[in-house]
Amino acid sequence: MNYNAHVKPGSPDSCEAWQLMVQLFFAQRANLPPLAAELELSPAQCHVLHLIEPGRPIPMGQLAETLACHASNVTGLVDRLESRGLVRRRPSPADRRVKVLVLTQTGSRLRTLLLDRMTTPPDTLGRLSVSEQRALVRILTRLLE
Amino acid sequence: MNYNAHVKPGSPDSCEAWQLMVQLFFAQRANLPPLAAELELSPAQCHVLHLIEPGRPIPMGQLAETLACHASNVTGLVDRLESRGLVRRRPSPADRRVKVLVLTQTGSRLRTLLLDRMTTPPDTLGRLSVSEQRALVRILTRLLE
DNA sequence: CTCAATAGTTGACATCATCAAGTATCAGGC
DNA sequence: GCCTGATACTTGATGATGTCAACTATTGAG
Repeated sequence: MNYNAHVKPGSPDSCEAWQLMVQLFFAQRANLPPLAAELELSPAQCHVLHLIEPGRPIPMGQLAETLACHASNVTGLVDRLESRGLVRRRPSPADRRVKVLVLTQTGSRLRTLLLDRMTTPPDTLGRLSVSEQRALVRILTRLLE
Repeated sequence: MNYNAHVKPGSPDSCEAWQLMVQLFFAQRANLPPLAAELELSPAQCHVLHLIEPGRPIPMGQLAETLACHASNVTGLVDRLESRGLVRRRPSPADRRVKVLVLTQTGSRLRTLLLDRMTTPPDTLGRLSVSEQRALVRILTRLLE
């Protein structure tokens, strides 16, 4: 038994901040299914669509790594997206084992729609002052580095 | 066709902030499966465990609402958690149709372990100054209101 | 050229999630 | 009391998500 299991790294403030982040994360997690359903997508498909940027082909393996899931799972996800005409597999010129994914026109439009809806800020964000909003932008930018 | 579909409510700053939040959200979403696997849980089970606070029984229906999923899905999720001895169904004294969920000792310990790991702040958070961390706490608190 | 490693697919299987239908209970009106 | 409609949960059917092991094709090192 590890009696130090409850001792966390990081300052008390950073722990408190991250606890709130986890709260927010779970709240957002519950938000995704209904939002996805409006576009006839699943949460996982939204995640994939979010990761394929238009004009920036991505190898399937890299997608699996970013999603932190098994490669064979990506095969199925892409199968369904491709059968809906949102995505296309293309051979990689550099390595014939690799297939890269590109968005179709339809896929690109749907992705824009999805990101548009997801990134519409909740009311609570609008109640912050402008300086607070800017502080948040600055802080989040550094968190994502 | 709604030609204003791309016009977002909220100030430019709040939109930018929320775009970053969505980035963070997807990154965290990819983080959950490996973390859950360490505890032999699925992401969905983590979400459920997070929502059942020790000593605070919650009706199954309320769980379905918070998860934004169908009631029958909760039945299956709870079946598996109960068969692992993490959760128990108990009849509600107020309404015999309702079953409330309580954590077992094991479930409570596992939940603590889970939240402990999830709320361990990433390195990037520790690189912020203390005043920035406090500002983040203040802002996130208001976002969750 | 051989051989281990890598990228992706396939099939088997558990979980997640929805829906429609069913049972039990509740709450209101008669 | 007794209907009747609504609510809480379960069941069974079905599709999506996810893992694993085994497979093919390709790469790259020796």
